[in-house]
Amino acid sequence: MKPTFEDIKQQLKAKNISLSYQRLKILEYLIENRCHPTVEMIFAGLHDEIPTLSKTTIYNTLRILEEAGLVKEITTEDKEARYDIATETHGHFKCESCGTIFDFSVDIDSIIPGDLSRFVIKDKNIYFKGLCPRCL
Amino acid sequence: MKPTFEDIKQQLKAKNISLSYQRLKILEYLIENRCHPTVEMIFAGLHDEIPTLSKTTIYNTLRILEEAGLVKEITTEDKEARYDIATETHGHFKCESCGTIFDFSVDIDSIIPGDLSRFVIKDKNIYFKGLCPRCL
DNA sequence: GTTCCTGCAAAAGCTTTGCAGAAGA
DNA sequence: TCTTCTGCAAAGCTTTTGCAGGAAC
Repeated sequence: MKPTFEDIKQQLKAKNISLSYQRLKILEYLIENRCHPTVEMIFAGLHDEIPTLSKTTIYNTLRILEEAGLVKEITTEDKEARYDIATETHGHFKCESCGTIFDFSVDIDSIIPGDLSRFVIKDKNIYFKGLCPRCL
Repeated sequence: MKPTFEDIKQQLKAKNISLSYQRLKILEYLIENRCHPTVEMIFAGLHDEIPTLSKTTIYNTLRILEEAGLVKEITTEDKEARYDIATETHGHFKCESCGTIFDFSVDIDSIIPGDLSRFVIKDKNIYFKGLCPRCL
């Protein structure tokens, strides 16, 4: 159920977020590069096509998209933020050797927290670490 | 099954990590303040007792303790690292309103990743966000 | 005496902010 | 015209590194 570019444009319009050239390109990059890119990667990846694009705009855009619920920041122990197009909740696995982040499916409802009955849960993150098959 | 100060001293000796005054105080702070403190909080908390303590030493000590497996860095979307005495795996819940991080128990083995059969999993993190009872 | 530890200062790296100019409605 | 968006430059924060002095064995 991966969202298409058109799906997302519709959602942005519905939320009254203007669809500037830069924003659309950043979204396009996120859709085509499902490797949980950093700001730096987005910047480098779009630099040939939009030489004037600034990191400030990338930060601004990612913040807006995150507030709109279209993009999610991945939580790892890295200090550099990584972003994901928001889809169904899935787990992330980071290989300690090569650094690649893999997605894995997980039945989120099978996780039964012991004592959060009086809490309102808005977001669930599953993050595993270890070694990937290639590095083994 | 919370480790005591003595437990940890034994483990450090076993791993040939020297028990300097600063390191022991940092450990003591972590044991007595199970609020997942930041480096800043440790620094402020120990400053009265050890006015000369530097953040460099705190960073060094936390790195050594983490490598020894005695301390774990919590993964949140914050850019500031938070630390925990390593115990059994448990989940962390951050309240979006007051910022407090709560522990919750979770049966880690009930989480069945879909397609990681060829991966070696070394560490599992569960991180929820939402609102705590007090802020509701 | 040799090794390891501490801590000041500086550097590095990611992110945010201020602001002026450009683009869009 | 008025609002919003972009992007350069500077600032802000956390973390790391270099290095000299000190402690421990």
